[in-house]
Amino acid sequence: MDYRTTLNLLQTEFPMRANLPAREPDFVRWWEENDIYAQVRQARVGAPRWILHDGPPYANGNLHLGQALNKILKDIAIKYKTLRGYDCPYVPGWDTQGLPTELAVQREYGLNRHQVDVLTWRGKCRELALKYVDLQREQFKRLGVRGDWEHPYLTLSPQYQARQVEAFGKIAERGLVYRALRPVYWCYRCETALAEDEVEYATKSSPSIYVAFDLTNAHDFFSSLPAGARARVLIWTTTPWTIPGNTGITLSGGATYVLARSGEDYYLVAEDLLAATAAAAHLGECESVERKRGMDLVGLVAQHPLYDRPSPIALGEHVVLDQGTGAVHTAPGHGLEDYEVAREYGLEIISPLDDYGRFTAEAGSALEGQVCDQANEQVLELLTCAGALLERGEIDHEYPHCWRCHLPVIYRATKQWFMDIEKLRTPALAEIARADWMPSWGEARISGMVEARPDWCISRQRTWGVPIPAFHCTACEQTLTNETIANHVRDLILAHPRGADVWFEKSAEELLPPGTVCPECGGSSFTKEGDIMSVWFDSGVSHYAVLRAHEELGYPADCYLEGDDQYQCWFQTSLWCATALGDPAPFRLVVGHAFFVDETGTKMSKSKGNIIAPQEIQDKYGADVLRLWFTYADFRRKMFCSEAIFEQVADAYRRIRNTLRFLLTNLQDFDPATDSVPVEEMRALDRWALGQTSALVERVTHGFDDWDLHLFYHHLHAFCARELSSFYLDVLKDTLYTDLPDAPARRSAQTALWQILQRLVIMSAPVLTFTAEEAWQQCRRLDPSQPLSVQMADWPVPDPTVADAELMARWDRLMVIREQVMVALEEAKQAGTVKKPLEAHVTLTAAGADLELLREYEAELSPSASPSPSASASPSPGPAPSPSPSPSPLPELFIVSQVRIEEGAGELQVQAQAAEGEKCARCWMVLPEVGSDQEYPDLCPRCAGRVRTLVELGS
RNA sequence: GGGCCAUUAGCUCAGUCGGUUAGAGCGCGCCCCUGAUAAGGGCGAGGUGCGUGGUUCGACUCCACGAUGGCCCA
Repeated sequence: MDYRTTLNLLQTEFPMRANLPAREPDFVRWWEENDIYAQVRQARVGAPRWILHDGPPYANGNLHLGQALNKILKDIAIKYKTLRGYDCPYVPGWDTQGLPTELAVQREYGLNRHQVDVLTWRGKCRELALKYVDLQREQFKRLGVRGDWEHPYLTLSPQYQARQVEAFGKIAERGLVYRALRPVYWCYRCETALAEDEVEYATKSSPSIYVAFDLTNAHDFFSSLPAGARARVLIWTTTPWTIPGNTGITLSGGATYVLARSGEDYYLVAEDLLAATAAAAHLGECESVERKRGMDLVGLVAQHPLYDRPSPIALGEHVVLDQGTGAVHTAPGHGLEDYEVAREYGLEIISPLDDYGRFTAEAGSALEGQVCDQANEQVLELLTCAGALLERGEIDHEYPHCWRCHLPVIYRATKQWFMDIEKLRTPALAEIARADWMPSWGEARISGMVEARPDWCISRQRTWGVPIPAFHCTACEQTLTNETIANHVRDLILAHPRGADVWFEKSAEELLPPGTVCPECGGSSFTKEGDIMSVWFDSGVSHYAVLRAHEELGYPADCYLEGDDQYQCWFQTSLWCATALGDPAPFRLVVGHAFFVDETGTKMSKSKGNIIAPQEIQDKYGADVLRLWFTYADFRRKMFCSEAIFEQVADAYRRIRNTLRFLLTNLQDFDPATDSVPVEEMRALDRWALGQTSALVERVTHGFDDWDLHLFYHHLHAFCARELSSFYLDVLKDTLYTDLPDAPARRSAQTALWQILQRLVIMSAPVLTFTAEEAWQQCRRLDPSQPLSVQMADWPVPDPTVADAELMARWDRLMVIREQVMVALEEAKQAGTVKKPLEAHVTLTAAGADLELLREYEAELSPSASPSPSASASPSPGPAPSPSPSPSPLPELFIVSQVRIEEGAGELQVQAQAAEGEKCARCWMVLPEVGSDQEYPDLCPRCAGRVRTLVELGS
């Protein structure tokens, strides 16, 4: 007889093979059709809110891995908080304006912005940005990210732009923006100023030149200088083209300088650098004739070698004596430190370059029209003619490059708009101290940056962006901007279907409040400002344009979560804008995550060709595996990427999935409402399992609370592999398969399995968002009273009462004994005395506490030992069902056929040998009693009894 | 060059307050099972705790210097 039909071998619709790439889109659709975002919100009405404010990714191309990580971490946090009972509105956003879009329009549409009118250009930019918003929105949804995707915030929307202009007006009204001539990073190819965070450093080869400037009043400072002798100060620079902008020479006040004779001439250089300079500039034998400290040389004046103008000596903190001559060429229009020195010493600030980097007439007819850094040769020629060039070589050094076109940038003095950081620094630092930072060193990081940050250049010479709402009086050139003007422009933007386009459509008169006159000269004729705001200002006011503007959100946000490059960018710009508006910090907690590196530990970049697209992983393994990978490592440290790691994560996924599948399978004939067993009636084994689950809940909860997301993976996976698969579920198989369906032991086990399953599924939902939903829908078939989606469930709470500490401690020892039994079984297997553990007989020789523990456990009344209620309640008049002893608890625990306990002395001894008796055809245990039942001679008594009962029930 | 951070098994991580023989899962090797089966189980081998000094009765843990790597800045 085939006894398989008498076993509880169940099946589930939860497949072993996930086939995630193909099936995940069905869940995306299902969530959308059921508007799960809204339903989840509805389920949390009235609950405390937890708001994560989305830092807007730039809508420019397919999602890359970093953006996927960022959004998924946010999704995990939001889903976790929701399950914990918070109401978490999530409004995703996009950064849609600025140079990258303009460059993309140029590239993708083959358009040149100078060949079309500004409104056409802006229209193309809008079109392209919206295209990428749609693309990325679909990609985020595909990754399982939940949010209000139908109502995202876009920086190009009239509502956003209006709030941004309003914010600018408030900040201007508070006197915190100013317009000034200042050197800024300038990319003449992109024709725009660049912010500090828009330049990247790369190695560049530059000329290395030594130039002599004749001193005009050296005799007043150096008594040793013979009358009539020529004295010169020697400078070193790597940018010859900035020589035309030279208006001074800076020394270190504390350093010692020497006047050194070389042939007939005398050279002024730092004493410590004399030898190196003499060698580099071919001065030959040098003799130091007089020493002076830098601070005693103020008043000394040099003569510009190319122009008839002075170049006075100044002092600066930035002068260091590690290279060069100790005398620093100072071109205030071409360097920030030079600019600071110029302001202090009243040096002239000139910048003889136009927007395209070409020398203007101010640089002289020999250079006019030439592109600055391509004119180095001409400058060197001029210097040679003037007898001022002592040496020219080459040097490789780190030099700033444009983040967009990756070519070297220049410093150029232009009229720019700045936020006055100096006035905001102290309050900003106070806000940083008030906020929480994760990891905690983020606070020190951003504080250091904020302390050192110069005034923030917020203007850009472009058109795809929000205009700076300012006007210039045509009569007296006075610049006019204030809250009233900004609010008037704001209203016009809000009233226009394409928002800020109105600025470019209308004249200054139409844009200004009627009757505006110049407060300086009373004039009434104005031109409008031509600059737009930096994209960093766009996103920097998102808390004002979004958090404060959406009723369902609020200020400040509970959490900002971005890549740790944002300590320098969005975290800071958001803080500056808030502080400038007089607001507290827009965040209570700031979380920073690291970036990806390849298997060798070097960062991913397009140029290295080691980029992995999130779509690749999603299409090969599924979004859930991608999401699981993001919790595989600690996101606060660099995250390694390699095929081997993906395989490992995919393996881990399968283990978790199969564990869920086993639980679901063995619950198919379980109705939680009617079959559940109260905890106090459950078997110790099952209570132990629930105790372990409770500990897991506690660990995973702590992990999420402390942002140790990787602990989710490690704890969950270890629990599935160790506590469940290799022990609990394995031990349970005999009961689950061979007991009568509603035997108390089996129902006790199923009660535990049901509770474990639910807890695992809910705890997996933030990360394994698709798989948890799939499993949840299976759970709902067993218990239809459950919420529609796992996302509406409640996070489990640890329940230590299911298993007291004493029980757990006894089990700890039992597990150690079990390990010893396994070793003995392995040895017997190797020795050939036992083929497989289930056919073994184990003898334990124990003493003291162990003996007591084993006997106590052995004596525990196993519910299987008593006839099942249905069996005993069976009215069948025939022979009473024979008692069906379960395997006593110890064989069950060790998964062997027979166990004998003997009293001994000393350490526990374990022996394994082949069990005597025949193998039961149904439960596969080897027992001497097999054959004793006349009706079923190939079964053990307990199986015979069960089969008899089943036959009676079936008839 | 400066700031912040990291470094524990092939991989990813644990390790309380400084205290026995440094743990887990995966992977790997050998074996078992075929009633979780494109599954499941057992055993085993893997560590100079980045290096060098120092503090201490005692250091993976604290300190200093250095190496390597990451982010940011110059």
